[in-house]
Amino acid sequence: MKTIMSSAGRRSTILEVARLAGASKTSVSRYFGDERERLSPTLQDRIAHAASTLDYQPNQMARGLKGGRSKLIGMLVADIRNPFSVAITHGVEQACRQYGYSLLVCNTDNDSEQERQHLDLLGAYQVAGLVVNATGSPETQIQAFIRHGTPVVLLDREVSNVDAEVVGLDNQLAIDSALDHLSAQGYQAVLYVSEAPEQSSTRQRRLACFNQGAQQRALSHATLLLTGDTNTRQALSHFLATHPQHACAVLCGNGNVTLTVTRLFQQLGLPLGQVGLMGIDELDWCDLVPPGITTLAQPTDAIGKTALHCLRHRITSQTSPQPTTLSFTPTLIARGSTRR
Amino acid sequence: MKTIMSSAGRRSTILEVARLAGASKTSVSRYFGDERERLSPTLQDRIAHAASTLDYQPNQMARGLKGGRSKLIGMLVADIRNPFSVAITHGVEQACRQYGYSLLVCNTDNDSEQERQHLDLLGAYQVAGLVVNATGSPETQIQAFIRHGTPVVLLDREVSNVDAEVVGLDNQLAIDSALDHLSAQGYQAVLYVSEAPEQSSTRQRRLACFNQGAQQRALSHATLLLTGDTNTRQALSHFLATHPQHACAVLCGNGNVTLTVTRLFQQLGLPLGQVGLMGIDELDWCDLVPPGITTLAQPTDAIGKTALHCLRHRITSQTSPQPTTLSFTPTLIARGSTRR
DNA sequence: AACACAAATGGTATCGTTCCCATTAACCGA
DNA sequence: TCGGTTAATGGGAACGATACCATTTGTGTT
Repeated sequence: MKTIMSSAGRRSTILEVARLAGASKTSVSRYFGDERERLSPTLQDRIAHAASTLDYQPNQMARGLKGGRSKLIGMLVADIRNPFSVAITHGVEQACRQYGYSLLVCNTDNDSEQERQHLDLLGAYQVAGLVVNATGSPETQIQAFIRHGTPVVLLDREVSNVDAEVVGLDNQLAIDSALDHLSAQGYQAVLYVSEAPEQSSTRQRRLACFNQGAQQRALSHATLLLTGDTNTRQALSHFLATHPQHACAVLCGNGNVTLTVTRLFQQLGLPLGQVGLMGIDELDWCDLVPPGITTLAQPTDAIGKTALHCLRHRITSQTSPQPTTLSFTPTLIARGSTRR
Repeated sequence: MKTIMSSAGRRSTILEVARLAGASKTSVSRYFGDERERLSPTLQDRIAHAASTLDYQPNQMARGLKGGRSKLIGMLVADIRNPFSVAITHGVEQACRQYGYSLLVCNTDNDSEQERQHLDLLGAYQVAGLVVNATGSPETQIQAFIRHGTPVVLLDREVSNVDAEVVGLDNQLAIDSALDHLSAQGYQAVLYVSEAPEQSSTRQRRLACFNQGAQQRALSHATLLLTGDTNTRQALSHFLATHPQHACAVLCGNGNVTLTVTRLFQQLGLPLGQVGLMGIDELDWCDLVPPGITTLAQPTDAIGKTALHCLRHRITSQTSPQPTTLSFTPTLIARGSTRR
């Protein structure tokens, strides 16, 4: 039996295909690269046939090594368990497949040390591009990528001193819409609840916009940071107690906050609607908690896809970033929690 | 024409480090491989110093090419937007980092064609191992991996004719616990709602166990498949109508189903608890919908980590799979939705 | 003193591609 | 008829690392 028992399982190489097709490696390489048209129809057929009998597939490692770039896109996610991040990741992933890239997903769990390590690794894999939802301020590492010619796109959060597009929500608009909605519904005192803003430019921005916007609208307002040790429940009660004459509402800075605050409302027995509740980020269950929680939905899929299209454009055109901010418009989903 | 800014970022190579350290590539390679102890302390220092000044990091592509295996783990996920999958992915990812692997996440969106494509690609990346939460029955492709010597672990769903460990919930136990709980709470008629079982061994198993278990316990029972076209609402009403003399409950086969059914309960104005509701998979919001939805929580993190430990063991020890099924025990979280 | 053997280090082929540079054949206008 | 171009193909040197097989030096044994 002279047959090359491939059952033992080495993957077949370009050379084997070439031999079987009676062609040279170069031609086979051309066939699988994007230069098929340079080959005569006859040769194309022979190669196609040989490749399929051998079940050949180009070795991406070799390609990556030779070309200096892989067909991998690295993605850094601050918190993969956040439904918002997941939705975006889904968009990015879809777009990747469309372009023939694969996604190396790195979750940092909001830990800058993990972020550092992951960035190192991504470098070692010669990723073609990087989508970063930053946790800390990995400035220098990201700059290294850019210097190295690897395009970077920032997701949701910007990183200081990094020259890259930022794709995300229009935070100013979001906060404005929220406040407009709340005051239109007759709420006069608003508490903004956010997670720790140090790590995230978006959180800072929203906080700032809130303070400014609330003031402009002459709303009584305050902010509350969700940290481990503060007694959040007490802080919430206190806010409500100190604004007895007003209709009060709570605005949540993201989905996690909405979850926490909703729990708090239930613990305190606060009647949703009478005390207003509104959140940024739409969640599966917002229509399930009676009378429904009003949210501002982000177009997550669009954000993810745009991030990748943007990256892809930079990869192919080799242009340097127009340090633009691509801002998306949130959609107001009004429900009972802001109906008095 | 300007000279190319050499600072504009070529990554430094092992050779450059070797030169700077006054050593040979081999020694540097040893240093970064796992043979540091074979080098004299002096040399180690010189290399460490040179490497850090040059900001050197071994090129994973080259490593992968030379060694025939990368430090990548491929993960196939049927539905990345399912919180259950995300939780497991998180576990897998953590374990990966612990072992120095990176995770190539491929979402198939429950589409076998995408699954096929992704598997092809993963092969091309010479992944060191594969974690598969299958969508269809990619038997042949997975067998190819195994033949190539790439260890595979199946997550949650088994694939026929594939010789690999299956890590997931003990479905028999889960269904039994659920039924025990429901009957202990006094429900006498149970409707089991599931998504289409064709694609998923788990769904089939749970369905079968349900039918058997309900019969053993002498419960009135029926099953309902969630497909696009059936009128689910009507089917649910019908079940309730045909069991007027009994206390009825609905058991949901997974998190998605729980979401759908909960919506249905609200649309129909069914009082949770009076009509029982229980779901497999714990979700963020189950305690938020009053009076709380009873669930069976899966130990997602443990499942993910175990899957990877298992894989890792197979990678390092080169042993063939003990076709075991590693089954985890669900935790009952009793809430108001099963209290009459 | 001679030899064996281990420890420390280096040289070089190799992994599977791509890409630059031949080479050949066919064709075309003057 | 002949340079000159173009189309179709092939040969071989990289890419950056690893691993086998030297080579050198130091140490212990007889």
